[in-house]
Amino acid sequence: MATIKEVAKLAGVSVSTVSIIINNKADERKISLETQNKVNDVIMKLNYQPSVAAKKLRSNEQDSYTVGIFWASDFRASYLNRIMIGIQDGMLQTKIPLDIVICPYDPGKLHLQKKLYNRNSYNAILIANTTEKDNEYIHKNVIPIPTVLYNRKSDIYHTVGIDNELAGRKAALHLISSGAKNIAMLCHKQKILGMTSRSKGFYDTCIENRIHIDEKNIYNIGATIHDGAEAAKELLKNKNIPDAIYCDSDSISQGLLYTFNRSNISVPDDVQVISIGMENSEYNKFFTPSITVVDIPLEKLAAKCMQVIEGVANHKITSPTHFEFETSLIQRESTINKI
Amino acid sequence: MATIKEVAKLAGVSVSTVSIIINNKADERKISLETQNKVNDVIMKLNYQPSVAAKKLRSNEQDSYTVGIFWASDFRASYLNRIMIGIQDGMLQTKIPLDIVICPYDPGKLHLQKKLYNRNSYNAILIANTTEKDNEYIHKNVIPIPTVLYNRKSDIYHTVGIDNELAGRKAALHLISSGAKNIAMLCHKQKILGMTSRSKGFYDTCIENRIHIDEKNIYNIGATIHDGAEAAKELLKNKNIPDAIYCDSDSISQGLLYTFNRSNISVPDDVQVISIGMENSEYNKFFTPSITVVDIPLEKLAAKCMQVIEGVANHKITSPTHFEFETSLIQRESTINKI
DNA sequence: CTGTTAGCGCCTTCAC
DNA sequence: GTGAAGGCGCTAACAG
Repeated sequence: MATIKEVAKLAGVSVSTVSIIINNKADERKISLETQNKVNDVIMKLNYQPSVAAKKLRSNEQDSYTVGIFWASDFRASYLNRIMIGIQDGMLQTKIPLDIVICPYDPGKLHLQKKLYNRNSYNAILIANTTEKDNEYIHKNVIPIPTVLYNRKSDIYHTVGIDNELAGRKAALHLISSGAKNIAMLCHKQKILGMTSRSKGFYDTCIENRIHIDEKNIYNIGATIHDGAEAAKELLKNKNIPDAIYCDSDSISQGLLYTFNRSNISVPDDVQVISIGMENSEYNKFFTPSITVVDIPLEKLAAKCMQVIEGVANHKITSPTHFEFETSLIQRESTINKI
Repeated sequence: MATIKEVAKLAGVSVSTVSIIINNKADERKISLETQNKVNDVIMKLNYQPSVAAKKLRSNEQDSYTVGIFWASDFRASYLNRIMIGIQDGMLQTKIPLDIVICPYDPGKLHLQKKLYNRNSYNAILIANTTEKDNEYIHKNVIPIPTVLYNRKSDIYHTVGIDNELAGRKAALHLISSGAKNIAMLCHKQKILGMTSRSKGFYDTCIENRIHIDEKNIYNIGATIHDGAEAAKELLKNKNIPDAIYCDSDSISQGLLYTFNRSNISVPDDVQVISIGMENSEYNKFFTPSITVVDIPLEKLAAKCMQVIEGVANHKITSPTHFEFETSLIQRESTINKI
């Protein structure tokens, strides 16, 4: 990237003249039009961009605390609202001025993000939605900047999350108490850490309660609404309608209902549906029928992440801290309350 | 904010010693434990934070182009996914390394964002979802950094948007062609520029086609699902069920359907429902019934914004440019196709 | 009208 | 083991 010096040299003027022109003070400082044009031409030619870093340094403005948010750029993007809302809440409670830099990354390819390892870019880092592979990588190659992991376990980084396995358990217990015997699971085919723990919790709880889940009743599918709708068609085609279905994420359950609603399958009378609630719970509440979920308080998690980051900034938090939030079962129309 | 110099002074050592310790090279450089502790104590006490700007400047790493995204932090947060997805697409096509800094602001209070006017923070700015007041402000007080407005009109800034009035017109024409005579409008009570243009387009088109919309059939409400559901209750209570309803945003229509579904009002047989589609269109598609929308291609808009910003960065775009995308009517179950 | 210079905070090299 | 000095890109004060 060209610097102001190079521009000055090529234009045959001094750096200060260039600086004046760049900052629209040419008229004020009565720089001749000729000089202005000359300089502007060189700026174009060299594709000069002022360095924000240098400007910041030069200005005496308080340096803000810069937080990089590494967020997996696949389907889970739809959770970004809830996360951002939480981050914002967290920010408001913070006295330090924060710059939030969004860094999308391909799931499974976190290792390509070099800025995690160079100390020049961020004061602190928040990483969301790592895959197993990503998680392994950052534990082998330790990030030298204070880092908070979102809904993951770690010995070396701060973490903020929920008890994923327990969330799965809660879903299972609800279905079992409402009389389900023949249960299917719609899980995500990608190995996302939180999700596999939840499925495990669900599965184990069923087994413990002598509800057998046949392997052919465990579907590994994508996580969009569309995938959910297609999965339902598959179920219908196989004439294999269980009496209850667990969905690893709410988009799946929403798609499921779409297909069921149009195939005269009645929920919850023919099939009960329960889901993990990641989306804004409003959607699940206003669906027809409304969907029973184990709700994950994403906003609270995100807000807590920001608080942890603030604690780190203040040097109030030094060694890795771990917060776990409670999930809550919200019973709605898609399951039967037998109690 | 304390600097490395102050730390050094208070600890009674030189700046380089402090620098070494900060960067975890104390062992390598054999700094005595005593000195380390002394320095670390001072760091704690002063709450020292290294300046990212200074680090960036010192490192020879390429300075990235910093874009500030000013995004209104109210309900429209839920569009952030779609926008971010578009931004990401736009970024991928860009060769310049981009830092995307998220700057939430309170709608109507854009003037509090001082960083818009200090040239030290961003190379370019994207502003989304201004209110009328915000828009006035930034046109009276011109931002001295290349700025793109999202879905707004301007003579002095770049803009990327849709023809909002035409979008409203399209919705009206569809309802009229499907035989609607008695139409209600559910509009947003806040004066959001894009929304009022759309409502105007809708209203004018109805009038032109001799469909009178009574004032009492125009509801100004909030824009959440919940607000939509409540509005529907209001309609029912007033025994004033029109034969078609226009919703200014899709959350409203989703809430509407929730209430109708539970009150034995059949859509589209009793009432047709059409909406402007801002949310991920998946939701509208998978609702019961699925919702007819005039779809706004948010992702495309956002991607184009990033392209404009790139053009500005390259000096390929100099004077204000304006892009307008087409909206498209997507007919679904909530309206009747009479053609 | 334009050029010279000092210094923002930090890190690296070199010297002691 | 530690300190002094230079320079990253930029702007403002001052000098001509």
